[in-house]
Amino acid sequence: MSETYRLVKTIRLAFRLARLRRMADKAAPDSSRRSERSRRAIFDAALALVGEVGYDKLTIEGIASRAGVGKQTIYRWWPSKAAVLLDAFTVGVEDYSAQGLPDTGDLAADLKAVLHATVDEFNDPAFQAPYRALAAAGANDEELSRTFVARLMEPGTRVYTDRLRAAQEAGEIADGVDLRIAAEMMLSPFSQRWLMRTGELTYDFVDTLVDQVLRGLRPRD
Amino acid sequence: MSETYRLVKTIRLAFRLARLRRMADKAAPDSSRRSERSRRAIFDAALALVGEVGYDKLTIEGIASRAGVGKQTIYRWWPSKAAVLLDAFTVGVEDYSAQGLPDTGDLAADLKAVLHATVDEFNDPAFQAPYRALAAAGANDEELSRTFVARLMEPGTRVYTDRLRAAQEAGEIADGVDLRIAAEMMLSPFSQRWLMRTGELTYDFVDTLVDQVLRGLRPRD
DNA sequence: AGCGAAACGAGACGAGGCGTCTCGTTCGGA
DNA sequence: TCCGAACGAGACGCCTCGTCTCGTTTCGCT
Repeated sequence: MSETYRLVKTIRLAFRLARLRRMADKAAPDSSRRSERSRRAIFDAALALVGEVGYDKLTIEGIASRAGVGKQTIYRWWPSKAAVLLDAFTVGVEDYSAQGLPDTGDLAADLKAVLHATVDEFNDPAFQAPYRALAAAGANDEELSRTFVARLMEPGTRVYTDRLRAAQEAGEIADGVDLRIAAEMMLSPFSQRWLMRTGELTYDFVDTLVDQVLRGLRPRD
Repeated sequence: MSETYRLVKTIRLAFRLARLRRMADKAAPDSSRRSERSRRAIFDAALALVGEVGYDKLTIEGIASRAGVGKQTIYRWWPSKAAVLLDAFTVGVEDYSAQGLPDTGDLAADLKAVLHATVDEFNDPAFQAPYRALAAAGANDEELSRTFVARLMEPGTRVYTDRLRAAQEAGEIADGVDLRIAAEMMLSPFSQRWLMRTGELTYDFVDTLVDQVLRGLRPRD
């Protein structure tokens, strides 16, 4: 019995060492040989499943089997289900922030127009499940949240600060206003309401919000 | 074999029915016989463990063993680890929102004073882990988030709207301003920065935020 | 004070997902 | 053309889940 125990212990140790060695090698699979077909199938499966069963019951096994893919293919390329979902979601959104906000010269109207579209987007069930899941996972996982913010939220905020800067240069916004904070005054109440369900996301809400924020930004005469 | 299978199936069915019946009965354990000692031990264990291992690795088994309590005692009274944590956390915070915001007549100073204290609180590691965990769990669990918001966030927001209303009645804030949205303009950028780690929580930040929000609320001459 | 029922601590149990490890098979780059 | 790496499939041991079953303790009622 003691003999067996020692053997088991030795084997375990060997495994642990092998694992450390592998982490040092950093695996490094050859991405030029990667199957694009599997990659897409995994994204589709992940997005579909998170909508159907929710994030907590989303499993790597489930994604693999739905995608018709071996589990190892997922483990080879992603460290966690959150990472899979982040990539899957990013693919579907990546071209979004390319063009920036419209600039018709009417700041309030431009902001309202874009935020109306965003209201619709955030009220779309297909969009909600993965985005909520990622935001939640990010709250507990600092590493993930850094990527999440850098890849999805930061670009979104930037188009607003850019538009506000244009308005400031046109004299519609007072000098000395902190544009980053101004953007947060508009966007954070929006995200907060949605994420924590503290209120409805309606056109009326964003209209009042935009007006009330801009009221404080205009130059005093 | 077919015989055995049928037997197993019958047993399973019986279990399922029993479960449904129990759910219909809604369990309804007798709360007058509940052990206060176990309840406190579970709260202490849950808060300690979530700080040590994080929410994802927090397990009911872990809480039970740390608290010196049977697993069933937890499952009897709470539906999930999130619910345990919510109760545990609420006990530690419940007297907080009783007294309302100070009213020295200087609105900006009052708001900054309270928000400085809140900055310190949200930068405290002992506070972070359970609060983050609950916010994240709430994002995916609508039922939980309703309780979370009603029990912790809504009372917190209300003290701000109350103080703003007093200021409005004193003529420091223009009529027609939506005070709920005004409060969100101050609080949401704060929570958002903290939860999603989109920025630092500093005294400077909240000072600028308060000034920039109040700037828009004052009556026009 | 004594009884009975219900909650309790402890832990066994089957289910199912984890992450790792084979297998052959397929497919892309030299 | 051929070598090797990535692939689909799935077996494996491990772990935690939520339920169920023991005796034991504790509380409310009589």
